[in-house]
Amino acid sequence: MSADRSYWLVKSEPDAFSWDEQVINDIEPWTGVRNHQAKKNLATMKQGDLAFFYHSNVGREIVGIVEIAREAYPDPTADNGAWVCVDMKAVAPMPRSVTLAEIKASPELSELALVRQSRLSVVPVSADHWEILCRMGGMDTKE
DNA sequence: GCCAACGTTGGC
DNA sequence: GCCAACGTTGGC
Repeated sequence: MSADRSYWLVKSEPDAFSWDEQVINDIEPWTGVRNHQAKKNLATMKQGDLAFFYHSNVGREIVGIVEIAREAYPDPTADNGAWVCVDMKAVAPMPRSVTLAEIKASPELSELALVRQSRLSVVPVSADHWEILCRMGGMDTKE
């Protein structure tokens, strides 16, 4: 893990946009965020940052890892240019998906923003938590 | 500026 | 389908 990289978690309802679609499209604009806190997180993302791809509602699990391919720019799906999106590139699927139930059962992940602010669709993940979650998913964090 | 009403998200 | 959390809206 490089020291100057930030980590995130983004949520998508698989009915709307799934990991499989992300893989097929390879690079996909992450649009439709209409929450100020989430927007702030999007705007903070740097090219090369990594994010967990989480399926909300259906599945409720981390299924893959994406990389920020393009930093924040005006969301074309917003009518007034007030919102931003980034481009996400598929990196790798999780060898084992990490479920919300597992995350909630882990005391060391109790501070995770995913747990604490369950309604926020774009949340930061600390480097420590990133490594724990990668390990839970059977992912080699050395890359 | 306060707060009730209402809408949305997302877990259960 | 229900409900908790939380954001937004609008009356006052």
